[in-house]
Amino acid sequence: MPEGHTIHRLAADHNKAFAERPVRATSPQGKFSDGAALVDGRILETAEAHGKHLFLGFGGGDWIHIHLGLFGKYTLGAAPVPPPTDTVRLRLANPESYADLRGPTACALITDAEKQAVHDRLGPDPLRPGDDPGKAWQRISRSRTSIAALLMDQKVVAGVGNVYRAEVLFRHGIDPYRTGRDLARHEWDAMWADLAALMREGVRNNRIDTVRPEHTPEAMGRPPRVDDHGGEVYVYRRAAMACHVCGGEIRTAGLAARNLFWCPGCQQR
DNA sequence: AGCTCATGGCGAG
DNA sequence: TCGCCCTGAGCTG
Repeated sequence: MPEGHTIHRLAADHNKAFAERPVRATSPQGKFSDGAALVDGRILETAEAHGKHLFLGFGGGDWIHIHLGLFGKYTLGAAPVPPPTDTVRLRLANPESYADLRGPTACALITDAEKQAVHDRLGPDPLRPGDDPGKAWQRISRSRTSIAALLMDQKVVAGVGNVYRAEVLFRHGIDPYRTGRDLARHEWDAMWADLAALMREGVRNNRIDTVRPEHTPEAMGRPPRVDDHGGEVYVYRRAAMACHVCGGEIRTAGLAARNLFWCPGCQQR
């Protein structure tokens, strides 16, 4: 289940395992048979990520555009390739490695122009070197929408999902319901820098950890804990539990069809 | 076996 | 704002 760090990691893993060599492409599920046939046996030139979008480039203006959505999942492994199950939308394989894609929202063959259109409708990505936080600030600073909703809007910032949004707001002591126009430029710049650092670590470890060393259970003299999604976090999915920092109760509420989590004690207006 | 929920996003009203 | 698409895990019976 993917936020931007997952996709950047997948791009790096694809480059390592498949780039610059011919690759076999199939669609055991059958829903991408035509696309797979078009690239089967060709050289995968490069894999690239922007936000939660993955692009596999085969030259000649042919790209496979992949978006995992909420349920999409990749299984990467070393040969031998296991027998495919009937939900594998796309399987890439060479003599050493394989990659199985299941449940994506999008898996389609697109042109250079279509790829560019995707980039054009996405905001800057903290994981793309050179991307400009000022572009996001232009929208944020003019918006009456809550910063919690803005952070999830991929046209504003690309790659942030429900975990990073909750965690970065906590780490900066920002009430999720503050509007974009109520935010100060320095607050946004600090959040952007923090997102870049957190997400880079996410790419490295393939999981989301956001708890500062001084707030770990050991440092706080509390029993060790395990968060149920594979990383150590402050507020995400910790509704009604005690805040690691102030001990207050973590709250949750629906916001734009997603669950928002925050600590009212630590995140003041 | 069937329900609910999940780190997304789209299009119809 | 709602319904819908995609899959699988973790419950409940």
